[in-house]
Amino acid sequence: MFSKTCEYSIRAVIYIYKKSVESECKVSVKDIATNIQSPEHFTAKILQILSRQDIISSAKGPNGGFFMDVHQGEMNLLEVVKAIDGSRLFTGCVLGLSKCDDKVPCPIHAQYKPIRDKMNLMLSSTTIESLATKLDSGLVFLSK
Amino acid sequence: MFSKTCEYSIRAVIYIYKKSVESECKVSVKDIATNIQSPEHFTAKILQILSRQDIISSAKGPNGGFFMDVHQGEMNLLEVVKAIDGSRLFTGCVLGLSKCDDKVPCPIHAQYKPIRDKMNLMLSSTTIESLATKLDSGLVFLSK
DNA sequence: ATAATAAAAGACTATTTTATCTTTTATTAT
DNA sequence: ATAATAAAAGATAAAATAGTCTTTTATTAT
Repeated sequence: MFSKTCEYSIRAVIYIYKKSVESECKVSVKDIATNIQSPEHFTAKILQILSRQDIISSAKGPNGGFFMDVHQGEMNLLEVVKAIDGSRLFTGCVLGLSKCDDKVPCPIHAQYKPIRDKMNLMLSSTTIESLATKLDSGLVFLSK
Repeated sequence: MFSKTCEYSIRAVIYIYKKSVESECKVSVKDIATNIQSPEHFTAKILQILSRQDIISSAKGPNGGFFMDVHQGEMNLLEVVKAIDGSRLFTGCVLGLSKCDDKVPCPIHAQYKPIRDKMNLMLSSTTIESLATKLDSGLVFLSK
C-alpha cells in the first residue's frame, strides 16, 4: 500500500506533533526513531524531506530538533502520503495500465474506484492533530 | 497497491481465460505479453509461478501454451493477489507496525479497517470469468 | 571565541523488485 | 527418428527502495 518511507513518515509526524503539543521542547531524530521504531539514519533522511516540504519544522544546534505548529497539525494524511509516495495510488490504474478511466476502464476499474475514493476521503478527512490526540488518550499506539 | 508482478498476473489471467473460452487453442507467452502490454520474458517467469500454483495451466511443445478451464475461471481475484503478493495487504498494519489489531491498534487502524475489508470483499467476490466476460463485451480494456 | 549539539548533506551499501537472456526439457507433427 | 515448437529453468543484469555511515553547517550555551 504505502512505501516504508511513507509508513515511517506518518508515524513520525504523529509522534512529533504529539510531543510538540505536550511539551515545549523539540524532538531529536534519535527520540523519534526510538519511539516509532524505525531505523535512525533512514529516519533522519525522511525527516529532511518532510522538513523541506514544510510538513514538519526543524532547528539545528543545541535544544534543536523537530517540531510542528498547530497549522501543521491541521494537515491531513493525504498531504503526507502525496508528499512522499505521490498521487499514483489515487490517480493510477490498479492494474497498472497507462490508460484507465471512466471512459476507457480496465476490467476492475468500476469495482475499484469507489474503494479508492473511500481511501482518499478517509485520508483527506483525518488530521495529524486528531491522531495525536488519540495517541495521547492511550487508545492507540505507535509501537509494540 | 499491488506489485508489478501482481498487476501483470491479473491482466494475464483475464486474458488467458478470455482466449481459452473463445477459442480452443492455447496462448503463447508472446501473445499474452503483447496483448496485456507486459515485458515478454518477465511475463514468462510470472506465468511459471501462476502455473505452479494451478491458477493457470500450461502445455509444452507445438500447439502448447497457456490455458484455463472453467474451474480456474471461477477463481476470484483475491486468490490471485494472495498467490503473488501474499496476504500482507489484508492482514498487516497500514503503518507497518508489527503489532496492530482491534485490541492494540495503530492510530489509523479504525479508519483503515473498513476500507481494507471492502477491498477484500471486492476481490473475493470478483471472478476471473466475470472480468473476461466484460472484456469480451468491449466495455473494458486490457491495453492502450 | 569556543566547544558542544543536532540537523543537513553527501557518499555509500544492501536488499528487493523488475527485467532480460540463455539453456534445458517436454511434446508433437513430420 | 528427427526437427520444430513452446514452456521450464537457470543465470544475470538493471532499477528502485531501504538502510548506513561520515562530513558539513548552523546554532547556542558557556
